[in-house]
Amino acid sequence: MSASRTARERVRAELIREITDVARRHLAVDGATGLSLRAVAREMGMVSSAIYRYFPSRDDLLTALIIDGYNALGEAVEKAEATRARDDFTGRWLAVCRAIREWALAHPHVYALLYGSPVPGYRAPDDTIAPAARDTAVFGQIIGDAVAAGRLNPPAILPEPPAIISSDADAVRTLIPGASDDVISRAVTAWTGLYGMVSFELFGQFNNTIEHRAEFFEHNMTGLARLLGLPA
Amino acid sequence: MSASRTARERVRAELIREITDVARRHLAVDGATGLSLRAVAREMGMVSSAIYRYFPSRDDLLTALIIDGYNALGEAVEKAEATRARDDFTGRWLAVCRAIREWALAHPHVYALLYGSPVPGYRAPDDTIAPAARDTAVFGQIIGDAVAAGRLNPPAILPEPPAIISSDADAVRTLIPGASDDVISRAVTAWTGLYGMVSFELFGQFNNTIEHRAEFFEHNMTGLARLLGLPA
DNA sequence: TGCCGTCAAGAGCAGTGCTCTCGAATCCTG
DNA sequence: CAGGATTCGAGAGCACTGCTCTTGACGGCA
Repeated sequence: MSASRTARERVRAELIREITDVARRHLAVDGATGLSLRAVAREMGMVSSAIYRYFPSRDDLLTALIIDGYNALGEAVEKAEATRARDDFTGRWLAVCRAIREWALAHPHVYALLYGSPVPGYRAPDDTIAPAARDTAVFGQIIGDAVAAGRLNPPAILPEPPAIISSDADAVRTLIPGASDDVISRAVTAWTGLYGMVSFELFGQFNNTIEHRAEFFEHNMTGLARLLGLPA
Repeated sequence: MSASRTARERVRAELIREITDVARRHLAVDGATGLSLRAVAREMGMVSSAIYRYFPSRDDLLTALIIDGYNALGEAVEKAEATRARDDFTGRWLAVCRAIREWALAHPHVYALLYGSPVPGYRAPDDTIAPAARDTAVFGQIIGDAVAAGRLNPPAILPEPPAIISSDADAVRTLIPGASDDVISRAVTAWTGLYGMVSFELFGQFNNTIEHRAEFFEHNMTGLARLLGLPA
């Protein structure tokens, strides 16, 4: 019953795909606020009202693009990470970092949609949760593997995390099995530091100050790896 | 010649102030994309075209709000930092961190305007550069003071920064006199980590995972202080 | 063949940023 | 103090937006 779909259903699926394709191109050029249903319809030779047969509102189209974006980023991260030897934990971490930064630089408007200011009035539906966690899952896997292999040795320069965060740490621990609260806390530091640096670069906070962004990023991420306790 | 301003000039300045006040309230409620010149004019009992006598475009009004926002954040940071003893470098750093986080939580839409996705098509004019650096200046002062006092002892867990970043480090060094490239690099890590964490919390990346945000933040910032080499 | 659901098209509503024109109010100068 | 220049608010209008509703045609199914 999936191969013998009616012609109408097939053309409908095809149109939905084409609309998101056109919308993605518009998003890449004009950004989220410049994404117009009417412009998309115009480019497709449709009348604007026809779009609403496929996406009930502009927000639904945005949601589709957000899910696509998370999946594209997640896939880029997974692919980059897969090229490294399983026991090269630091290499896997750096591959993830570079993949995220490079994907963000290549798709700035989509990145802004995922990690920038939330669109006012827009409430991300639950469909976005799973795709949004793909990159984090890869990261958690790396740290978890390093813990399991006994290769994670965080330098003893930090105070113990307070007990109150242990319930949150439990939530994160589903991604990083076997990690102590201290390791979880460092992982959050590294993860927010990674995205903090990418966002600063992309959103213009480094303008007129830091020009060798790739080198700064590389060194910064290496430092976070050390703080995490990944092998040098 | 500034006291004896003509009546027209005074009412003009007053109107500009009132427009930005109303706009700030609208921004706080509806966010940047929901900020409408017509709505502001309506609330003020003006006709929409009259607004254009005072702000040539919507972007110019946004610029005014951005400058105000940077100044408000900078002032909050300066005040919080000033309450700490000059030789309590870690306390000063933590005061800055808390001030930024609390201000961001209190003014989420303004924070999004300053540190979130740039508004597409909007190019920040040079007027914003100086106010944007107020918080960074406070941070640089703290680190610079600690260096001068010989109280900055970064733990030797990081590799040396590559020579290529030294020109960028020079630019940052104007804010942190006497700091080595290594210290500069750690300062960038701490600064991006701070804003990365605030943005993650504010933009929803911690949803469904980390609930004790204040405690996580506190511990995280303490950790960054240690990485920087601030005294325990 | 006839029916029903799906579809594109068009008109229309309320809202937006922005421009232009037109009198009126205000300021500056002779 | 009078007149010309400048500035101002008001209104109409343009091109655009998201979204709704109705209408008529087309396709799939019994």
